[in-house]
Amino acid sequence: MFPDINEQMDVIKRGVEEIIPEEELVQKLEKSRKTNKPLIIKEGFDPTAPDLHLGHMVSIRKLKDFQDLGHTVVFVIGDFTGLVGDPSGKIETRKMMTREEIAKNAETYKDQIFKVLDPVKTVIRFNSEWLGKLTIYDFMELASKQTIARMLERDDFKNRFESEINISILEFLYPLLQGYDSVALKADVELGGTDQKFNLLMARLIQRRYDIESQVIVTLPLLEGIRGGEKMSKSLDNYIGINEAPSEIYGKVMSIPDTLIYKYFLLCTRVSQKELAAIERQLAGSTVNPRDLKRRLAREIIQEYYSEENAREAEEEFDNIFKRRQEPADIEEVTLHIAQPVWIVALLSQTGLIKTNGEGRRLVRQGAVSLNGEKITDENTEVTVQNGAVIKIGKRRFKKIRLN
RNA sequence: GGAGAGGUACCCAAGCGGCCAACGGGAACAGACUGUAAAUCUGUCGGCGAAGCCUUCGGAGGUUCGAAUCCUCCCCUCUCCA
Repeated sequence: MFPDINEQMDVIKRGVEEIIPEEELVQKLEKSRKTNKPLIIKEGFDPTAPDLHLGHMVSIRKLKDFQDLGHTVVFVIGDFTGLVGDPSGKIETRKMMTREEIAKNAETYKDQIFKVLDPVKTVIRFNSEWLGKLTIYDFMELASKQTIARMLERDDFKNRFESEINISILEFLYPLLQGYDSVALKADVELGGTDQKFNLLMARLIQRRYDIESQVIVTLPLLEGIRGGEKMSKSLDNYIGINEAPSEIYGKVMSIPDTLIYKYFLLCTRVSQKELAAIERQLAGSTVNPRDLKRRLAREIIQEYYSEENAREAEEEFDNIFKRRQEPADIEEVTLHIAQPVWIVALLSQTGLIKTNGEGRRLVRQGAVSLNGEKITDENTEVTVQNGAVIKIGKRRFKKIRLN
């Protein structure tokens, strides 16, 4: 029923950071194979960020690996924590979410994760199911299972403590609650980013305190955002959302620094180990133009969430705009009613391409603006536009003007 | 409750009476170049049809010809003590 252990381990280990402890995972796999019972693979998500990006998908794709091996994937939506509201923001306390909001976010989650996971086989659970039932007494019992000293071992608590950023009591309790999720589900394996390592280990410990077989921790590398450096996140606006248009994904992938090419192949695509090795060689030996590897990377990633055809189209559009410097196929139109001739900066402002006139003047001065392919460099230019005129800022911001 | 250190633009961070629309770095945007929205270099980076003027340095008052800078009160964060 289940594949051979070594075979399973090969699949599982691809692209993971750590497996703690590895022998225990092997034992669990052996037991599962012998008894023909799937392992319970858990990962939890906050219901607060409904737009998933490639960074989230790294672990979701790993869940898929487990699923394909025949194990049971349990996707936990942390609606309980969402109801309470996470106070980790410095000044603004994140507002509490209503049940409706959470339910809505949960739906959008499903749409997105099912682009990767099998909707029939995936179990979705909300942690309010069990956390909501805990009494104060239960909760105190849970709290008694861990010490403050132990909590302060956690790196980011320690760092925040040292760099004088406050930590709320609630945040301290989070790992316990998360740990309780694993107790409730009797999870065999929990996945998460390396930043979750502490929480995952805490859960392992708490299971033991509740006399439940402890889970194995599988951590996955954090994916850097498209500028490199920091991890991909919505707040840094360096992410590639999986619901974004293929052409958008293509462009963003093409913009990642060369140094991230391998990592993106490893964590965001299905290319085989053999191919990965080849890619690594090519990058090291500079036998191949990194651009071409990125082109392939972009296509591979789009194929994960769309189709091969979409990938081809996106590539073509990209080539049109950047290699041949042509206009994209679909330019957003704006309908204006303006008195002609019109001051160029006012025109830009009308199209919504700029926020302030100062910005417009600057762009014109810098030679970034063109109307129907004709560059305008004098910020005081008055222009006459005809219906269907195309105004362009920089290389990639276009608007088509409809007069009325 | 007491004692200290802080709160500056999207983020980090200088400035501590006029030369401050505020050094520097990051991000962003643009230009050049190219191999792409990579890398590198250059420029811009509060608002105003641009002349000068207007609004900014946690909040509210005050001192002064003049305040991000000095004083008072308040709010918030951090550290140590009780």
